[in-house]
Amino acid sequence: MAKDVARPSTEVVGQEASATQKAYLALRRMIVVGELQPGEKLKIDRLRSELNTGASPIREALSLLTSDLLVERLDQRGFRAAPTSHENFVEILTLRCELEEMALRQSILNADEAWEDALVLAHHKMAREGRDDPEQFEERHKTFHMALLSNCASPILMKFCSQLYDLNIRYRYLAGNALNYQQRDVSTEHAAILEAAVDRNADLAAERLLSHYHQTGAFLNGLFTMKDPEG
Amino acid sequence: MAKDVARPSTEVVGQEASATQKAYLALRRMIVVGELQPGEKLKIDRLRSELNTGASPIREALSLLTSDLLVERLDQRGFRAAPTSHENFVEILTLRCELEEMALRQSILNADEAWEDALVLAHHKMAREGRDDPEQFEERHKTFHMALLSNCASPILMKFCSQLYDLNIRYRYLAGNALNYQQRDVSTEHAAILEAAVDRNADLAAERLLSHYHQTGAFLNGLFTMKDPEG
DNA sequence: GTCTTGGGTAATATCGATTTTTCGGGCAAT
DNA sequence: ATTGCCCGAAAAATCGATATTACCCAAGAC
Repeated sequence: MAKDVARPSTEVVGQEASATQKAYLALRRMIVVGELQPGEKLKIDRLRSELNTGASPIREALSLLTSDLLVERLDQRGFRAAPTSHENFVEILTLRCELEEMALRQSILNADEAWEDALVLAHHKMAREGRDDPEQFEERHKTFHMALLSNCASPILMKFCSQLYDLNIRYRYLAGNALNYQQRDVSTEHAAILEAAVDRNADLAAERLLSHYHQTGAFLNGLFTMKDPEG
Repeated sequence: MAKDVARPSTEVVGQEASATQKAYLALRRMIVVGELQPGEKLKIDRLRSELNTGASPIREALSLLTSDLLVERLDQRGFRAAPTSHENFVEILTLRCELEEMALRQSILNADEAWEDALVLAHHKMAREGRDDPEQFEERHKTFHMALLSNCASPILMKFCSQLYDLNIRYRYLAGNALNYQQRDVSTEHAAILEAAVDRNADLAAERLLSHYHQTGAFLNGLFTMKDPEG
């Protein structure tokens, strides 16, 4: 599924994924990391030449990103990167907490060995391979958090959580990137969440997960309001 | 100015909608009411001639419907209407209850006169104009339910609820259409929900809303398992 | 008789070009 | 001097066509 992450390079290998898929992944990455800034007009022609592809794949990729709330469609006037705002940030954080708590509790309720194993594995990979490459860490980090929820037996809820995760990560990049984020001792928090989850203690796991998000949220919130571009 | 974002929706269909917009609305309706059956292959050419438009608008509309979970994209084999299943139905019902309760409580917490007025109006329109035209009733019914949630100050949550609403309505059409549904005395239930909402009694309103959904759900569930097409 | 292989058919993904719409500057009228 | 209108340029939406890909059926081999 997430085997070959699209690189920003101009290299085009047409045999693996469809042009639309490649454009989708590339554009999503560019928006999430801030290469395409909030509110920026997304001109088809420019993106077309930048990604070395046709107009149709770009259009289709932008349509798909619309549903991820990363791109907005202006009727008859093309597309633009979704704008950001303080309210939007708070909304995402709040929703994320509520939906993930729901999913986590359900996951733990359905707990079985396979899930437990996958969880431990995801945590291990994040802790180990993440030290060197920050980009790898981001990937593993999302995998770990999704693994926590993956046993909730609700694909739709998972989709919502995944979307909100990406939206949130975008704010993290925008606030100033993941460097200062990693200064906080998130490893300890992750380990604590994992522990509670494998112990099948739903209350404790939920409490720790929410605390994790609230701390990250408060941290970013501070940065955001400090350099609020809206005034 | 910066607010006129045109996302395809059930709302106002401008006289000069784009071909994509028209195709999106038409296809969505066809899937929701079952003209296009679950799992059915959606051939571009056929739809193109059926809707009198080009291939590009169809493709783009199908892409948008993918994010509404009404259409699935098969890797390089085109599109098909999302399949249905008992699990999927239960999942939608469960999620809907949880998210709508969340939104309703927040809505009531933020209650003000404007919201109250809009709510009463929506209920009145549903009760009055809905008697004659079943299709009108569906429209008003959704408007009323969304009005209940609309004050939650969370556009994303609203979007989720709206999506789940459409997915649920699809099952209602598939189970055999809205006729037998209206036999139950839903008017009374709606009135009761409205009453609790305008009284700003969150607990009571939530209880009544969920009861409303659970009854409808159980009703459809019975029909569904009885004539389960999957066997 | 069943499995494999090869060709034919149909549908999709993509591209290039055309048409329609929008945006911005400049000119005229008040 | 300001406001409203018009025209040129640019961008987006759509259309028609092509090449690639997957699917299906038949023929031959084991």
